[in-house]
Amino acid sequence: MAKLQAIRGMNDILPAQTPLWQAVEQAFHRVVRRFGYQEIRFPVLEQTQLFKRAVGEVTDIVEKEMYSFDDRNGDNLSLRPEGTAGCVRAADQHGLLYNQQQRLWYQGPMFRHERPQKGRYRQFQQFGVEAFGMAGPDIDAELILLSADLWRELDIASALTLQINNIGASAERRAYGEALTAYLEQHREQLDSDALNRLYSNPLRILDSKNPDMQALLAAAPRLADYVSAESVGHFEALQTLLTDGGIAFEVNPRLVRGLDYYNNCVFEWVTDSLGAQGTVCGGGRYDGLVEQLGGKPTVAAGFAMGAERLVLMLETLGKEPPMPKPAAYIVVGNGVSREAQALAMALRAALPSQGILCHCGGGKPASQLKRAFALGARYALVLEADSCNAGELKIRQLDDDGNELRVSLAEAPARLAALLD
RNA sequence: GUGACUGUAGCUCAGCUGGUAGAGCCCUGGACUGUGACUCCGGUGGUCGCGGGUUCGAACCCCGUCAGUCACCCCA
Repeated sequence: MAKLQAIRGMNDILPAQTPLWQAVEQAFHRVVRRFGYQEIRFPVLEQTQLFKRAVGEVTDIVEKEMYSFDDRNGDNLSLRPEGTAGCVRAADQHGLLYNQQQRLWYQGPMFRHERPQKGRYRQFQQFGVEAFGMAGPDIDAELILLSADLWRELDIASALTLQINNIGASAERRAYGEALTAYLEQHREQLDSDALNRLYSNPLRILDSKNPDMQALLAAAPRLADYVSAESVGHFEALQTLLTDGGIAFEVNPRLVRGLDYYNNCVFEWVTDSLGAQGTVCGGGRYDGLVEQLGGKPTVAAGFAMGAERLVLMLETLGKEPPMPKPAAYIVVGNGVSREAQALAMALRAALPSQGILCHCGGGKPASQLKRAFALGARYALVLEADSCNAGELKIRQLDDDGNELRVSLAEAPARLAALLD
């Protein structure tokens, strides 16, 4: 029988890596707490219709990347490909949105059936932040400042740059899309196959093509900025002022078009060149029409999501991994004293509840147990052997090259170890 | 979905134009020792991703398939 293995693009995170993941998660938790955001949790599985309506019927995500299936009732369900849709559905369903302001965050796995590559996986972890009921540019700025705060916490701020763009209201974008289509139709023979595919369905996405020929063609194309309303421009300019006041460097990238349909007005991405082809670590923007589009009362909103794998990769390539946690003590258990050893371990854990206390289980001579204690990086070995145990004593050995050790009574071992660990 | 490269012990890799596999690390037994690490001696561990084909003979050549990596596409 063939060996069982993980689904393609779905990765196991092994003990050697979990401390790094925990560091990223904890940093994120500190930052959202600092900004007063509340956690929301919602299912990984939703009606397929939710994502179709939120993300957009003609986006790559719903056209070819969703894990969809019929359940036993015949309902078509999908694993969530992103978080915003589910967040909006949950918040609206429970009445959190109407005439209210909400600052929410979430984290969890998302699923997209794409070909895996560096920084892109079929199951991936996202941190997301969504803010509802705030129309002004100050909430947009707050979201960006929040993300910048996380880069500071992770010490990766210097490796990231902020790009922003104003993509206007949806009506404006539609008008611009028609103008762009009209322009490109005149140069139809020069379009590559991707551009042809999107010419009518989603012409804006041709803008961020990596094909130099397309970019050359687009140089003379109509510009989105010319189709955006004065109100939208004013919002965008106010945001730039707020960012400058907040000490956030940014560049306006007129080709920045997000892949999900629900965005409008200002959008942003944090990008890096230290991750290969997957340069976007965090992306978001306003989505003022989405709540209504999903059946709620009109509610303005903005948010962003970031890819945890990409943050972890960045920390690795930039050498920012946290040190592996080390146990405080390893109890070396001599022959015939395993009951006493377990009792000692319990006493130590009660006295030092925040320390890691390992007790050797199973056979093995003391020498190889000590070897294991060193290998785990324990600070002290507590050696409990039959003869000393009968005398009510054990040895505490410091696990460094000096190898200092002292004999202490079983009763006072917790206090002595506590003093040593100070 | 497309392309390129890769797939030999738990890990990192050798294996010359095809003659049925090796090293280091890890693990483990012993010697030495400050009950670990260092040094020395020994040991466990592989139907060479899988399935076909060519051949007297395939880890090596051919086809297929699966998986990995990177890139395109797209996105976090």
